[in-house]
Amino acid sequence: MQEKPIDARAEEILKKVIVNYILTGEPVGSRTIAKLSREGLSSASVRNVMADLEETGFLAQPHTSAGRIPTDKGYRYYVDGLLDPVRLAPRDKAIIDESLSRVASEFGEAMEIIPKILSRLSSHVGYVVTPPIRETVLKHIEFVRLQEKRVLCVFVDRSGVVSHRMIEVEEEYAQADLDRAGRYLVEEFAGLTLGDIRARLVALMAQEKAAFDVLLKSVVNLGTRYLNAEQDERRLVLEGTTNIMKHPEFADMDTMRRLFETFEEKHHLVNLLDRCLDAPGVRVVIGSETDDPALKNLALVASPYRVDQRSSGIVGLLGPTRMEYERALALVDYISRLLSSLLTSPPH
Amino acid sequence: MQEKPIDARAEEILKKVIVNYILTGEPVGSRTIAKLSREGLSSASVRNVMADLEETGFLAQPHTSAGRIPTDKGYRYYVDGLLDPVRLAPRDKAIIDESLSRVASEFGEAMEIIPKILSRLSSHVGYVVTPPIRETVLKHIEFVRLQEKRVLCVFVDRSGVVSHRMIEVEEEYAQADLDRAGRYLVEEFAGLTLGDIRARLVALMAQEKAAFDVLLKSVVNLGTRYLNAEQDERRLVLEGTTNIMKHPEFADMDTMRRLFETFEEKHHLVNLLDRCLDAPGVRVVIGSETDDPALKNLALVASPYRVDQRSSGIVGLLGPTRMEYERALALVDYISRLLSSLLTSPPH
DNA sequence: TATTGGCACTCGAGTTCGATGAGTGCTAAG
DNA sequence: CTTAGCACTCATCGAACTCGAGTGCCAATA
Repeated sequence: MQEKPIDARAEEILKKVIVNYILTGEPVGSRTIAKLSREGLSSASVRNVMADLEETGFLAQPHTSAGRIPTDKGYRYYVDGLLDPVRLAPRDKAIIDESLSRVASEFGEAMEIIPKILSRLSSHVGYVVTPPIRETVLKHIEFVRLQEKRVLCVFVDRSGVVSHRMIEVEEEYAQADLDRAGRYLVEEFAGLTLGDIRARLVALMAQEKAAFDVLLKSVVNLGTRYLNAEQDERRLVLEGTTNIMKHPEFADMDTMRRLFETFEEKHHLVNLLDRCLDAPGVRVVIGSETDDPALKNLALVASPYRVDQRSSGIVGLLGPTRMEYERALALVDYISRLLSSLLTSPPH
Repeated sequence: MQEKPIDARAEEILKKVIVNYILTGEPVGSRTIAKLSREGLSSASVRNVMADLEETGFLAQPHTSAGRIPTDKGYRYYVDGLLDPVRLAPRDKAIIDESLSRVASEFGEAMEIIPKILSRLSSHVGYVVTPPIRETVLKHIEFVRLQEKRVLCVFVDRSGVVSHRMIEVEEEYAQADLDRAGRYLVEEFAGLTLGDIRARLVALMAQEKAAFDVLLKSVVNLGTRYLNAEQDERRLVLEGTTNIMKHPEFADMDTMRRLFETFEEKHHLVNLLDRCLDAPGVRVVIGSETDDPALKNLALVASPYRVDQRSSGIVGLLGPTRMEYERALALVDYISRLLSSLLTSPPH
């Protein structure tokens, strides 16, 4: 239905316009392109093509007598087919390697430092989404009696990440019982993911034996209570949000405010990323393709990363649609691969 | 040296100017004040007084033919003596009581929710600084062996706050030894603050006995290692930062960026607050009185709060100098008292 | 048929100019 | 000491104008 839109020449011109616009931030006119064109096209010819590109929705004019700027559709076409793949500068690679090697064995620190690196090297917003709780691997678990019916459960992941949750129980436990329950869980289940453990506990609960063994009963009780809560919980770490303010296209304070408000709604952003990123590999999402108006004029570059073969977290960048995609893609790609390999053949 | 600055009339006029400016955001002229003055002063007289106030530095003119606006010195004088103390609206009080009672027993949650309440009720930025680690009271401690020479130490506070730290040890410990060390520490020291515990461990270390008892030795070793690190660490929780963007006086994106950058430098802000708040009671700090240029046109309203009689954390607001100080003070005062009483006769 | 030179046209950005009006400082009279 | 009066200042606003980059269209050309 959409008329066959683009021949080779149009494509080249579209690309030139976009590259130029990304570079300068100014609308680009036909003369500029004509001069750049190596096959010596006249500006009039370029104008004709540009008019077509405007009609098909790849370019737009801010006003009648200005040059053209890319539309979001134009950016989409560009990132989908017109990019010159670029390799990461050795300098950047060195910085990344160096920073990551220093915290390699500490998952928690890696999650702190990665968005920082991304933000620094790109001058945009860097982010990481941690894997869901479900996939963390039990190293140690501990129940602490705080009040009569309130028990604090502390969980330690294989890589040293600590999480905890208050659970309300209906019968009172002595601390000694809680200790025993914790020890039992560690002995029985250390090395399994929380998802697996949950499944086993459910199975145990079904067994008759559980009805009689007091220890087992409390183990099952406490364990399922801990595990029933948000198994999908994931943390989003954002860094370098203030970089956005450097770009003149976001000078409007009201838009900016709304943007920063969505930055604070982390779970919303996580869902968004999740929805956009089912397949492996780096992807670009143009802000207008989401349903969140606050992301107008913004683009996401994101890639899932793997922990133990399983795809589980996301790492990426957020910047204005007018960003150097090649560089951003190279950066995110490299980091996600590095992260996956760090987490998959772990030194733990 | 500074000429006796202000008689009763000047004071009244200063106050009227400030109140009016806070209300409208517009420079206020002599006519406006003359009309408000109940003793029927003419605008010319008011002008004379205003000229004096400008000379003494309490007021300023944005340009020759505009009204006057308060200087920071003017605000200082105002908050120090001219405020009509105002009591918190019962509505607000109800909201606070309700929100806090729902999380009363959970210190961690209280620290999350308090800046939110402050921010919501004031439309400014709300914050809390948590008490330093040193003052938390031991409930439970646990060492988990992660790698040969890396031990994770998990600490649970009396009120259920969990903190943890990786420690590097030079000899290898078996998990069983670590368990014993943890149990020993809990039995011996539960109920004491970390500061006290540290002192006791130092004392133990000095005793000969420690040299021979293997358990004691590792306890002392691990315990001091954990405790030696940042005893003064405190967390700053900020909420509602985007509210700042609503005020027209911060329309400049560059200033805003710098401000948000200082928001991210939390430890810097903590130090700042600390320096300004030695005495108990609510205090107002005008931004220009600090040495941080990013706080220009901003004011802090802050109060320390007490945990177990000891003054230890800070709670407050951050907003434009042009804020309703009476309301802000009432709000912060009430919350800090409430918080102190919640934390001082604890239900734990 | 595709390309191109030429030309009229559009429109934003920047500048100047004058009117408006709020608000001042000063002075002289009460 | 107060105040009426008056000249003065200056930001803001809008109208009128210029400038120039860039366009769309058309007729001539290869």
